[in-house]
Amino acid sequence: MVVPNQDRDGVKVRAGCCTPFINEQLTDSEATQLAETLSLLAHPIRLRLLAILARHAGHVCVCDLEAALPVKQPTVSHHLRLLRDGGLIEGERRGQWVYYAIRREALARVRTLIHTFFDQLGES
Amino acid sequence: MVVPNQDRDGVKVRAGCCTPFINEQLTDSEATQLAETLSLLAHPIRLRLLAILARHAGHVCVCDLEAALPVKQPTVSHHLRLLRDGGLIEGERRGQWVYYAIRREALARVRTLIHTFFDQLGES
DNA sequence: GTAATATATTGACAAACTTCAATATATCTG
DNA sequence: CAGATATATTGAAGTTTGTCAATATATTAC
Repeated sequence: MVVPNQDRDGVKVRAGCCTPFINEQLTDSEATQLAETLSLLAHPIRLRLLAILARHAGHVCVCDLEAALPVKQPTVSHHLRLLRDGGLIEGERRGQWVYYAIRREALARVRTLIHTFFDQLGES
Repeated sequence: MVVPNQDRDGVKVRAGCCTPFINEQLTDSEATQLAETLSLLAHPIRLRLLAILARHAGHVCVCDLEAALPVKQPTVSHHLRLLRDGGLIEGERRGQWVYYAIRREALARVRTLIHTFFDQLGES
């Protein structure tokens, strides 16, 4: 791969190290979108919220989530909001309580997105 | 699911909203480890680095990575270091240049980790 | 040795994230 | 209505992250 330096059109051309062209298969916007999705997942409290909501297929109230996690109520609400804004869960008020549930279609889309990324990595 | 308040052993028991017990299937340390792994992936530049390195199965020098990405050289080095510290890539100096390569076994482990998490979510 | 090139590290700065006390809002009960 | 409970929001403080100019280190060429 190492070749001597040379001029082209009177301009010194960097040479020696290199793969001449890098055609990316992952565009800027694709990378940004995937990174945002991964960032939404990349917090232990949010992962545990998803795990709890997925297990309790029905709906779980915030007070139970708070009881199951080592953070205070405003922090639970904060992470629930991020997950809701990201479309991964939905919340519904019933009387005093707000019940959250996982959105399995959205989760499936995320899974596919990540799966596809790894598949692209695989085909070297 | 809604039941009236009641005393148990003389202590007022919260009642009404709730799933009485939440047995988590995702422990604190599991969630933390998965979150750390996802955080390592959760940046567009790092995703693109992985994509480039995966495609160019051999080794790619930093100068090419820098040329392919919209950040300066120290920033590329910074992200390469994170990926290397996380075990996802490896670097090797050859003369002036340092060539990086993807570590496919490590990538496969990450993939399995994430896959397993989604599987656990699935079995409601 | 000096000069040039490639990469890594340092340090500074800004932006984003996390947490929580305090407070606001909504609902129920009486 | 007032009082109690559940959840959301605000605002402040600390922490982490991302970027890059400047600098350091390593290698090559002369």
